[in-house]
Amino acid sequence: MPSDFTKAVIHVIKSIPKGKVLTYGLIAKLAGNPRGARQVSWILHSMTEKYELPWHRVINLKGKISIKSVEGRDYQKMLLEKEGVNFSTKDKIDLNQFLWKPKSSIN
DNA sequence: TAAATGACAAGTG
DNA sequence: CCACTTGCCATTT
Repeated sequence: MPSDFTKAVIHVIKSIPKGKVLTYGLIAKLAGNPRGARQVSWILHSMTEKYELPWHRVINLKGKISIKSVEGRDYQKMLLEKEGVNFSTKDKIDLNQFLWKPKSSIN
């Protein structure tokens, strides 16, 4: 059974607008658990196939794709570029430009 | 119940 | 900027 935190994370991810990205830590914070960045990762692993989440809009704080498999990184990069998210050198995203900052978030 | 796991984050050198 | 270490915590075994 998914915990409240899990459901909150799913809700946050589903609300990410196209062309924007969110970091694991920020998602966790918006979901009510500032320390739950790592939990976001397993949620993607287990829920991505069941719910149609925009998992590709989730990246790490460095602005890079955290997936380990080369195929996965390549696939996510492709999806993001198709949505208008440009990668600078070294497969990094300019967070100052593409990081989604919902106004409703209360820090 | 304890130990291991992980698509992370922040600190250090 | 890059590599390594430590802290975190829900889920799994």
